[in-house]
Amino acid sequence: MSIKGIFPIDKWDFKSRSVLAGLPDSDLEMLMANQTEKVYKLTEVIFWEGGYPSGIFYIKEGKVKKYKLDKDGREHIIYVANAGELLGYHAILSEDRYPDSAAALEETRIAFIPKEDFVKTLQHSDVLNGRLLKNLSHEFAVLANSLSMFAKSSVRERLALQLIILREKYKVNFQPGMPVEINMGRDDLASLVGTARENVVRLLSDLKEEKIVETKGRTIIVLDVQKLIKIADYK
Amino acid sequence: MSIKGIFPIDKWDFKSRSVLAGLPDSDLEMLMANQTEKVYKLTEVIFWEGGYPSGIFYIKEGKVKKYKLDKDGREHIIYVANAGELLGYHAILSEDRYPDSAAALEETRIAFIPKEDFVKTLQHSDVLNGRLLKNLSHEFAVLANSLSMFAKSSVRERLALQLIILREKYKVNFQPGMPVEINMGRDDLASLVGTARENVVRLLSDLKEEKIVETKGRTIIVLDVQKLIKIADYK
DNA sequence: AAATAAAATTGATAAATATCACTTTTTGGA
DNA sequence: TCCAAAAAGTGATATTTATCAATTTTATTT
Repeated sequence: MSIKGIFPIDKWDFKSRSVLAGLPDSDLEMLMANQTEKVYKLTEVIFWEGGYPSGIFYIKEGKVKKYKLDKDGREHIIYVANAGELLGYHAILSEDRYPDSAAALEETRIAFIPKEDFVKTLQHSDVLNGRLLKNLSHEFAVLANSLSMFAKSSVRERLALQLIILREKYKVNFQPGMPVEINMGRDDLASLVGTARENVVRLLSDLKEEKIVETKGRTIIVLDVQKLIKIADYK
Repeated sequence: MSIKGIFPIDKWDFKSRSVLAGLPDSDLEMLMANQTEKVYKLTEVIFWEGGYPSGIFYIKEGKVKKYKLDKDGREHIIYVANAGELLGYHAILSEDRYPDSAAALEETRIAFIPKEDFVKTLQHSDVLNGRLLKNLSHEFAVLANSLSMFAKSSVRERLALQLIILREKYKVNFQPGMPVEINMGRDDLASLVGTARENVVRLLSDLKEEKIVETKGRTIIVLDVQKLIKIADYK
């Protein structure tokens, strides 16, 4: 099975991932009528697990981590969302509370859209309905991949996969030719991979010796994606 | 955090989980117009990961495992679907191939609904749209729970959680007062928990000593759900 | 630019889980 | 009902991962 089987990066590229891209102007106007914008600082929380949703969030610029806290208060990052993505709509659709928390991974500009406007637009727009169905199914498939990765793969394999994915996500900030700098703290990376910081650090230093990655302070630069793909893919 | 936080069993009971329950008759008629029924034998495959979807499947009776195969050909069970649930629609919504395989866990009666009828009904029915959005969001939340369970919990904790969930799923077959028999092979249970058969067997025999479960041949009977909840919930 | 705090890194060790080799029990046909 | 064949169970051991206790490096503030 190729990496494309494990994570269908090619099927749904990061720019077109926006649920809102290509939505008719009239729908967008209805949706965005009462949006308010806010800039979240690094680590600032956007919403809390268990809270009642009062609207949805559209990331205009920046990155957001979605995470859950375990009983010891340690966080597990489920997903890193990029600019263009919509947050917090699951809870409204499932008529439930937020299943996870969200916090800014860097300075992030976000539009808040009141629940009423979202629901109204949803009732009005077949296109938005279709987009959400497609997006949700895709998100589900990605999550299912993560799950079987957790069930079947070693920490090294999971780290390799996350580095591939993060590299794609951090790419958008940089010029072609420039190396992609993954600017993420070791704690967050460990939480994403599902292990302790010390293990991530050790495995990263292995990858450094193998000339697969390079670190500059806290940023990580991937030198050889192909080798990462091999690590993530094969035993 | 209570078990309700970990797995919102109470919010969406197993009978009402059907996407189709309460759908207007006209929608149901359109959807079911060309259904064909088939009985799948134990272990018989319903669809394969990577295949192109030609329709969706409605479980009338029985149970189905959804799983992925790893590179060594070992399967990892992602989800156990019960009677009343709809299968294989993610792939149609995301306009992609099946992200996982499905096979019968017991003798299972399933209605096949051609893709065209599903798509047509979807375009026609706001109710079905809403149901699918709600169901997908809910499935997503459940999967996210599994994911953080994998990331943060021990095999014993995961086993306890799966036994709680399986007990609910196998309940529907039995009369009140009768003990719920979880009739599942150790290999499948191990695959669901994300470990090897030997480990599940060992942990089950621990649970037997603790008088929390009882086994009769291959079936497992839960004697003390409260203790399972404690195990799944706290470190 | 020095001082301080925070984050990253390393090493040693403990704990959990996986794997292998094997025995016993269960199950489903002859 | 007996007889394979399959599944379940057990024990010993290897491997992986987590945890603890430090030190070093990087980032931030004055």
